[in-house]
This record gives sequence, structure tokens and C-alpha cells, in this order.
Amino acid sequence: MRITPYGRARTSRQRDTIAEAVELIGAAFTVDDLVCAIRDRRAGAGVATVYRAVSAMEESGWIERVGSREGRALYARCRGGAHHHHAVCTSCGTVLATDCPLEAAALSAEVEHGFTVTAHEVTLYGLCRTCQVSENNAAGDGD
Amino acid sequence: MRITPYGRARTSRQRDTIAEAVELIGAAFTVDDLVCAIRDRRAGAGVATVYRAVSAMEESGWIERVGSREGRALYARCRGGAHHHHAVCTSCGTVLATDCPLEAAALSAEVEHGFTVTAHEVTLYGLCRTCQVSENNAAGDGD
DNA sequence: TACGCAAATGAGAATGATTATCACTTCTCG
DNA sequence: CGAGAAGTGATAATCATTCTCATTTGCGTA
Repeated sequence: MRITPYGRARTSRQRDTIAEAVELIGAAFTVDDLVCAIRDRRAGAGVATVYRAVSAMEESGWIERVGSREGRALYARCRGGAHHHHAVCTSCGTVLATDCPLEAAALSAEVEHGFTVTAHEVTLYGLCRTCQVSENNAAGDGD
Repeated sequence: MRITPYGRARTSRQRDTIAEAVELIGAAFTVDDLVCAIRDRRAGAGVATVYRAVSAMEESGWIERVGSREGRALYARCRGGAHHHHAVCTSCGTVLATDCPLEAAALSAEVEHGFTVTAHEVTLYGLCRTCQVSENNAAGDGD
């Protein structure tokens, strides 16, 4: 089963444009990022449409929610497959996938507290290699 | 330095009531939970006041944000001290502290991707021992 | 190819949590 | 006491997200 941006839902000019914008951004994005990105393009889409498209893409597993940024939900292209989590660069938005480190923690919670873990959220924030280099170069520039 | 609910900020009848409500609930809570809890009490407090009190308590380190529930921010009494994370019972709201399992993951992200982790979020959701027992007893009751 | 209808669209209203405003009250401290 | 800083609260404002509903469109089918 091949995963398409919208699963087996209907496609449209707007949804194509939105999916392209996701690919184009290539990093973590908010709904607002998409709205801005497609403003330039000939085939625009209303805010409600973008929200609906994002929901559809999330439902189909093409993207996933990876956290939030300033009160806005943050999404990223889904790598599919195995259970994993995300490292989000707070400077450029790059998203890296990391293995799930919680099997041990979940086990520990179960053993120590009798707590059964049914879900968990993990997101790392920091700087990707590229942005670290930029910051080093910019060091001393002031602001 | 002894941690009080509001740090070195001024206290008041309302803030005392709010802090008491936090203790009374003894589990993860939302601002709305507090508003409801103090409605019964003689010393009420406006919504704005509760929000301000929660901010003050969070700033002083007496409580911490542990996630969100249905779009509302979720808080819990802070255990203070070492870096840790939370296991939130999705049934009763009980909050357990767990050790941070991310040192290995953060290290892995750094080694594999050159990613420097500056912050991270971890929350486990599931059922505490008590609620597991309740669910077992209720099994077969239908809904 | 034409038809029918479920699904998608979009402009704007509605929702709902959180924050800001501002006049007023109440501590704190000299 | 008196001043000023901090807290209060009713309400307006903000802001992301969802809903509404009339209209359009994709797509399977006759």
C-alpha cells in the first residue's frame, strides 16, 4: 500500500498545491507556514482548506504532528515505518528522526509504579549541524 | 531557598485558595479545573486571577506544565530537584515522576546527526495502577 | 460523454483558551 | 499616614482552529 498525501481521499488543485508546499518547505511547518507559502502560487487555498488538507495528510500518515511552536501546531513529513520521534532545529526547522528512547523508561514506570504506558510524546529541540556552524560564524556580531 | 507557591511574589486570599486547590486536586489539572474547584469556596477568584496565579506558580517552580488535555494546558505540582518527566494517568490524572530517559537519545542525535539538544519534551500517558484495577473490574460492563 | 452525488472549497462566523486593559483595592514599607 | 507597587476582576481583545453553508468539482457509472 503506497502512502499518498491524502490517502484514498479525493485530490484537487488546492490539495496538490498544499502537498507541494510541504515538500518544498522540507522542514517542520505550521499551518500558517503553508498558508504563506501558497499565497505566492497561482492556485491559492483558503485557510479552512489548508486546515482540512493538513488533517487529511495527518490522517493518511503522510505527515505527523511533531510538537508546537508559539501556540501553533507543528507538523513534518512522516518518514513512515518504525516508531520514532523528532529532533526539531529551533533555528531552521529541520526535522531529524530519532529512535524511540522510551522503551526503558516505560518499562521502568511499569515496574516502579505499576503504570501502564499507552502513549507518549517526545520532541527534542536544539540546533542542527548547519545552524550551529551559522551561529559560530555569527558569534560576536551582536544583534 | 525554600520554594513557596508564589516564590517571593505577594500573597493574597485568592492566591492562597488557588494554591490550596492545587494541593487538594493532587493530580494533573488545567486552569479550568482550578476555576471549578474554587467556585465552591467562599474566597472565589476571577478567571484572569487564576491564570495569573498559575503563571506565578509555574515561574516560582512550584508547579510545572506537563502536557495538554483537549487543548487546555495541563499542570502538576512540581517535585522539585532533579530533571525528570511525567507519567499522566489518562483516567484519573495522577502524575508520576519518571527519570529522564533522553540522555542516551540526545547523545545519539548528537553523534549521528550533529544535532545539539537544548530542550526536550517527554510525557507518558497511560493508566496508573488504581485505574487499571478499576478498568478490569468494569470490564464487560459495556459503555 | 453526460449525470449524480459525495467530497472539497471558501468566506466568514463561531468557538474556546489565553492575554491584555483599566479602574479599583490592598499590601508593604518608610 | 501616604505613596507606590502589586493584585484583582469584569470584560474586551487576540489568535489558532473549527464550523457553516451555499457553491463547485472530482470521479465512478450508465
